[in-house]
Amino acid sequence: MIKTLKTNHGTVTLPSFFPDGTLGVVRGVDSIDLENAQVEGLVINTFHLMTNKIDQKIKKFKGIHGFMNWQRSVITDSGGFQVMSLVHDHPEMGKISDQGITFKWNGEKILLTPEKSIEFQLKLGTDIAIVLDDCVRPEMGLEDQKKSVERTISWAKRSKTEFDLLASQGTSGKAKPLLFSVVQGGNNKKLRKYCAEELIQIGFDGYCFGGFPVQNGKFLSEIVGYVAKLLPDDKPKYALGVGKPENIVECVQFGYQIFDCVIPTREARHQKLYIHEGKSYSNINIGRGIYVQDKNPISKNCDCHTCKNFSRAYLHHLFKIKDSSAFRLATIHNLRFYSMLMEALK
RNA sequence: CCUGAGGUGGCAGAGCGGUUUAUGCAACAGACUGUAAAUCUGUACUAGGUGGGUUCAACUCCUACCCUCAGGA
Repeated sequence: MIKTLKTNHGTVTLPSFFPDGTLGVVRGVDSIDLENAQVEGLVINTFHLMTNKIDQKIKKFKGIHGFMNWQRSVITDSGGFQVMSLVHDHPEMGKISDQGITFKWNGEKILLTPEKSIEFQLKLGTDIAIVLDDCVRPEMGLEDQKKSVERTISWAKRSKTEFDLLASQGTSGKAKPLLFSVVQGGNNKKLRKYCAEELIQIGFDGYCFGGFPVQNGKFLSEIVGYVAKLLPDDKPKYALGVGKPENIVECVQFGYQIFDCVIPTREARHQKLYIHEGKSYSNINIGRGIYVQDKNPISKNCDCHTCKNFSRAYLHHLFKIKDSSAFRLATIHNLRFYSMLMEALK
């Protein structure tokens, strides 16, 4: 099992949690805040940045790193998740064909193909690119799962071809980024196995558990653990979209080493803050009335900027008056909670 | 003092002569898993300026008074 991952922007010690900075920012915090919270890397999103024409905006910078002033690792997600969250869940918002995906977005039509996704990710100067996949929910039927797997494999092949072509061409001496592919197949072990084998056959620098790891509010331990066993131990294993702290602990035992999830950041904005308690953890809703006069920090066991400097009462107040600093301070704390969690798991 | 408008729950603000009657904010609680999320979902509280009248029934109609706002003197 590998312990570190070298990217064009440093070495990541595994396992590691990368928060989602979908639009080129982790909402509410800046790159310095992230460094201070001991965040090792970020996940940003091809689909969202494409719709924002970020390639135009970063022309005078050295890729997204220079633009964000973020010198640690960046994973670019392919837009595969939006296939599910926008198109599968809302058919009026787009169409999927073997060629690619057509999104309807703010009156504009956006065509995303595996090739375009790769090209865009390389333009951003990513450290880890991810192939476009046909992401579906685990509750979808067998036929849909089969189709998703076939498309995912075929798109992975096309992505790899495009990647080899472009990454060897114009990178001017810079080392190639890494390319990860995504295992689909829903809750079906046969499909997962088939998908994994085909992807390994093509050959990638890392492999991801894809799809939605939760069904009916329950984390899909069984299938997530199963997929980990299918993947080669000499390559990083990435559990996309995982997860709650206990899910991550479980997945590290399965052998996954990279994680990303909106939970720590979104929940921070929604006032839910995590607290380490020995080997376990708890959380509080800082918006609750009981914190109005609570002089304690969020967590006595936390060394983050927020806990070192501010009380629960003050953070409660900032949320009540809807000041954006509430988001920042809460997000900093939850991200530090996650980075401390990962430190304990390394 | 005159004229006009109006007085509705902690606040803002609708409708209606009659079984649960808004709605929003605030309050209280919960959800969130490759971010269409500063989002979403619950819960509670429950009102009709005051007196009198009409009516089987009034927050709703009539009347007097009180108060507020705008314009005028």
